[in-house]
Amino acid sequence: MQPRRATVRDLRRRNRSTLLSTLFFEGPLSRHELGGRTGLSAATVSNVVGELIDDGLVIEAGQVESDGGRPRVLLRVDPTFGNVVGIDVGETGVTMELFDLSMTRLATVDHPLATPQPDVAIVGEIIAAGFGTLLAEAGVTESSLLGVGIGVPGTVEQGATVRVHAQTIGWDGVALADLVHAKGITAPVFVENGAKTQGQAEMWFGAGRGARHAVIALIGSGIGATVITDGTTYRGATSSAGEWGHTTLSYGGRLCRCGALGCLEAYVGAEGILDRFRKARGGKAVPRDDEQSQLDFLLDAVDRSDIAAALVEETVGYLGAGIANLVNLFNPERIVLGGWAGMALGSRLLPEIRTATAAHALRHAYDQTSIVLCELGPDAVAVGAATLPVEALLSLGADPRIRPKAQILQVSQGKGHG
Amino acid sequence: MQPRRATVRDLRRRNRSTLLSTLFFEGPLSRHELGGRTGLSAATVSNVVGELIDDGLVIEAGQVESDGGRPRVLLRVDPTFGNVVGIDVGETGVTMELFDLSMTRLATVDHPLATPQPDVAIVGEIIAAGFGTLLAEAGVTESSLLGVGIGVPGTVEQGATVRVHAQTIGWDGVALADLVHAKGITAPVFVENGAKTQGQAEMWFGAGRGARHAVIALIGSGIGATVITDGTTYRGATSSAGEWGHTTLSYGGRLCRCGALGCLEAYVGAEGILDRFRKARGGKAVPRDDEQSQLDFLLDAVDRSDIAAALVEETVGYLGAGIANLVNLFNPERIVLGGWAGMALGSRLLPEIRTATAAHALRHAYDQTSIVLCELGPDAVAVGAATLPVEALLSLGADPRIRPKAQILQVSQGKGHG
DNA sequence: TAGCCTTATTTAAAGATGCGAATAAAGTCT
DNA sequence: AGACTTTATTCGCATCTTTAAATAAGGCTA
Repeated sequence: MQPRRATVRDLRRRNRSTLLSTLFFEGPLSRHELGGRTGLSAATVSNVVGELIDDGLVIEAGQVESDGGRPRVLLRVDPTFGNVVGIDVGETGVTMELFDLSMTRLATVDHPLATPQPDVAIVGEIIAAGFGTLLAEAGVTESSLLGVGIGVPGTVEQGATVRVHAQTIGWDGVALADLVHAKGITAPVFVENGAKTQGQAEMWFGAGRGARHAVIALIGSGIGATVITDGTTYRGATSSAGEWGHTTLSYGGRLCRCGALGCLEAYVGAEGILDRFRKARGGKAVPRDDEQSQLDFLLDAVDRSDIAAALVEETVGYLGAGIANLVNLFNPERIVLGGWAGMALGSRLLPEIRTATAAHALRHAYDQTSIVLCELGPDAVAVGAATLPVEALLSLGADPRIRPKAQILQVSQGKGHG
Repeated sequence: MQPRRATVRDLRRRNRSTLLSTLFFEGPLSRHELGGRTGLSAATVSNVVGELIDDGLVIEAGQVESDGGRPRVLLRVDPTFGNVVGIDVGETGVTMELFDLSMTRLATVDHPLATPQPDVAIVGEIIAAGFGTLLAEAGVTESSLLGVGIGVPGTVEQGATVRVHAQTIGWDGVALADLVHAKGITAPVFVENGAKTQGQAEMWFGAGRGARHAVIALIGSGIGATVITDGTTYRGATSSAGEWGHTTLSYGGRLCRCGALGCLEAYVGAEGILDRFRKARGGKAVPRDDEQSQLDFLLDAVDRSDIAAALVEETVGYLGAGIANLVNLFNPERIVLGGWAGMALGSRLLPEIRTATAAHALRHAYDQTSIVLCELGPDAVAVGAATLPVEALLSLGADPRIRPKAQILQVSQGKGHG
């Protein structure tokens, strides 16, 4: 049980965090503007910012020309204060990216995976080797690393030791963070579900910006979702919340790969769509090699094939109902449609998807929700992962005395957090 | 945009709130124990408690015998500090209850509604008259009222003026709080969806106690749900979250009264169950007069009628899938089954419901969730409503300088809140 | 029953923090 | 150059929690 009391030090920590976060997301800003946005007095802003500058977190960044008064000095988070690494452990490969504190990408390493179910040890090796390449490529030292975030294709059990359960790649209870530490990486490691890191990327830098209540719906071969409540990722009791794909949409319907019947994923996941398309074609295989091209083929065929048109229409109906469920349950102000299949569907059929959603959602909630396309694409998993250590830094106000070891810390993105 | 800064005054307010809440939920406690539970130093506890006593919120309540030291003085919230009223505006009648600050019921007034769609003005009259009766019966003055909570059968739009949208009783955009104020009630009025107030009652005093992540599933003629995330009721962007009943469970299925097809409510709401039963009986009406007796008839008939048995089994299946959706999306630690129909089903079929849920939920999330029966019953709507002003009081630490006017304030029930 | 021991609570002093007012700084304008 | 304007910093103050020391209030022992 964490302490519920608050001391004067907590005050300062919180205000530090508020100022630093504001600068990070809305900077560069002058001290004056900072005061206006946060509600802090000029005196305190000056005082705290001075501390942040002394700690090397913030630097002055030019002036704004004045029209008859002392010019404002702009402040920004110092990008060179430290670096973060984001890792996307996917089903087909491992992508590692290194960013500075302004989230500018400094280096990238890509390592395809041969086997569909790679041994954990192998992934560990790949990651360890990747670090060397990344650091060399970017020309920075390991000691500059503020933290490492890893997105994995499965649920992450937060606890004393963080464990990964990822059916698709055959991991069950893997302590990935410990493994990485064992490879000699001393920076704090954060592990999180890939859909959630991608969702967070969309919230920080994409179509989710500014929303306090949102759902990022990710449709690829399978289906995932990130639920943002009050500015922070909702994780539930054991961080496996948001399993939208395995929500029953058609009771007693198609068999899903999770073993249940009638899951949304079985209808709207790319695999499910293509399987249904195949059946509709009388069992004839869909042209093209990979799922992505096959889905494009289907969508292109709508104009000339009744079968394709009917199938796509049906798919949009299912998707609309699935989205409507999110609207009814979460009452978000925004729904962001992402994932490669989601982008393919959404870029051509967004109006139809909206209509289908409206048909299944309660009027009041639907009217409050805007349904938009994502802005970042599937390779945002790594950026989103890199976001995790930054989030921890911001939420602690980068207190130099505290080394973030805990997995999950919360910082809300903008607008006052209780 | 609320301020994100914090001052020393906020500190005190928060610690006051922490101590008062702890005392409310876990009292009576000694100053010493309070220190232990909250993490506050003995000095601060003493100091703040002194203030609370001066303000009349807390009283000393006997001693605990010692075994060789100064005995501990027990402290508790003073039940006579003030009273709260909870009102259940239902489809069939208005129930009003008056409680003291220890939530002991002091008086009750019941007023059945003749018309199914009562005019707002009439309900206003009923409520105004009820206040008089309530106060007289309990022998307290109006000035002792700390606040009034009202649970209504519809969604509540929180905003500058709070508006009620309740299809079932034909209300659209009713400013109920203003109406009550116009009747001369000066105490703060809180309006909230009845399912949410009932859920809150269950969290404070029933089967939800101690859970930080829970869903209270309410099955009556229709279906509602209260979602508790991190100790507080989840409301979403415009407080219409938790519309579980109108979640699509069987795509393209039965027509629901909301106009959509295949809603959970159309299958598992009592009306839906009985309608399906009627159809299964070849259109023959179900014996008994009211829904409640008819549902009992159905459940009793399971042993002797294959039709009834099949129908109930099917219903349990649908319900399980519906609950599984909650498990997958919210990953709660507990699901509380309530509502009169939910109690009827749950008290006889809980194991079957659990099995059906397991068949549709992801293993990991299901294993973390316990599914239990509610403890309070449908008449908890009024208690839950009365809980709203108390919640506001606790969350503000009952700062004597602040009169709670705002509708919604948050206090988490136990265990440290961020 | 007086004195000692133990535990609970209160008091005193110290260290932190944010705020408002006053002051300094850095320009523009005339 | 001097007046004026806007931004940033400094200073004294009120508030707050904490630690340490003092006090209160019993039981226990001889």
